[in-house]
Amino acid sequence: MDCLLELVLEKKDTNSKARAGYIDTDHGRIQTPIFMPVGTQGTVKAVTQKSLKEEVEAQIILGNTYHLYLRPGTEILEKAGGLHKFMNWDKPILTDSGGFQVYSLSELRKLTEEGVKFRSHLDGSEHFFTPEKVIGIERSIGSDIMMVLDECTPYPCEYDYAKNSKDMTTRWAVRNKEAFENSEPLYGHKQHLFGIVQGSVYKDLREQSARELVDIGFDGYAVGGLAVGEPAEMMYDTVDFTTDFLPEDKPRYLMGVGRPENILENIARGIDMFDCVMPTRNARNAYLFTSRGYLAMRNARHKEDFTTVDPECDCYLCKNFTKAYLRHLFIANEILALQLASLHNLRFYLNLVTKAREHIIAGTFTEWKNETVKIISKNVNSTQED
RNA sequence: GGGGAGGCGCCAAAGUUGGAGAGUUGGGGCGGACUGUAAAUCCGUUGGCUAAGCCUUAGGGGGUUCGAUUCCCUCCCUCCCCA
Repeated sequence: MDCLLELVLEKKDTNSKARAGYIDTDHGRIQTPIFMPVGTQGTVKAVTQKSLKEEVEAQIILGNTYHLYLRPGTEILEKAGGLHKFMNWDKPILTDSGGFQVYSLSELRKLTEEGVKFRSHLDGSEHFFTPEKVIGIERSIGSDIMMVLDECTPYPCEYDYAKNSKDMTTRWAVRNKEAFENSEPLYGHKQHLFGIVQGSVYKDLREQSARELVDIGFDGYAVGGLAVGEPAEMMYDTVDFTTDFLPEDKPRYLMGVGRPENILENIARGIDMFDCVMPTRNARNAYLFTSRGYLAMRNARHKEDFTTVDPECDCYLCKNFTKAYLRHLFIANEILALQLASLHNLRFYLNLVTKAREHIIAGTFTEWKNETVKIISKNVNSTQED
């Protein structure tokens, strides 16, 4: 089995657990820590592939097994030659398994030991997902990094439920791994498989889960089931605790996180990879992240503000347009607003992790992180009033 | 010039056989939320005040009535048809 993926460590921070490194895939190198834009349905909403590559400088993006299976379906994906060719994206792709939909579509699914039965949110039709079936779909998609099928538990989550769920996720992980080893990539490039640590906010369950998954052996390890409503400190504690049980030479991926400050805090706790819908979804809802804090672009106070959104940002929006213009586009419900804002937020996230990486390598990470978190987590206006 | 229809909140409409009205629906405005995307979505708010209450308010003015947004008179305005 020639599928092992390694995280090559370049530098470890001395004051924190932050790491800088890289991961090589057949579609190119990923420098870590990294943020991965979410492209659920084979598109990062409102951003072209050209822009993702040349302006955001995304190194890897996400796709979603559940959504791509429903539409366009594996037959089309296979005829297209896989998702890379279908969407004309030649850099790495990671696919989530549908485990998040177990959480987010909880009213439309039924869980059993064998798998999860979904009623399609599109047409109500029934579909049964098992670890084996999900691996098959991810082969059809051709993602560079495939995620195992897991159960993302909600918060709060009773201990007994969390334990049973974690145990099932571990049993599913075994089946995922077997299905992975018993199948082959379809398009000539290597595919890798990540396990997902569960256990809600219970440390003993997180430890068990991590140890069990490491025993099974994966190309990388994700921390799942967080950022589902628990306090940020609880998320940080859980991550901090969990990463101690994960191998140093494998990538660590915190699923679904998060706000810019969440990302920096979790880099400090030993995470290498992040994804989140927040930069794109919030962009479409007129909420912009900047190096000085966040901005609600629909607010009337920007009506006559002819300054740039973020003077420290090098994106197309910030180099060419004013807050007043962007606000006008949002108020007028113009599509360009969504495009410019999405581009900006993604560029901000990529710039943020790039800076984090530079500071880790320079040995100045912790100080920079602490200062940056204070600034970027505030509303820009209240920052100015300070 | 003649005939007809109609004017309610910031806007556009609904409704009211005379009694629930600061009150319906949509839009707009203002504010908030969003974390492995059922999301260009969702939520709150949107007359005033000395604020568990009170006041003002249905084109303007007047009248009938215990009671009028509703009925009558008059003036103003908008739209449609005819000349």
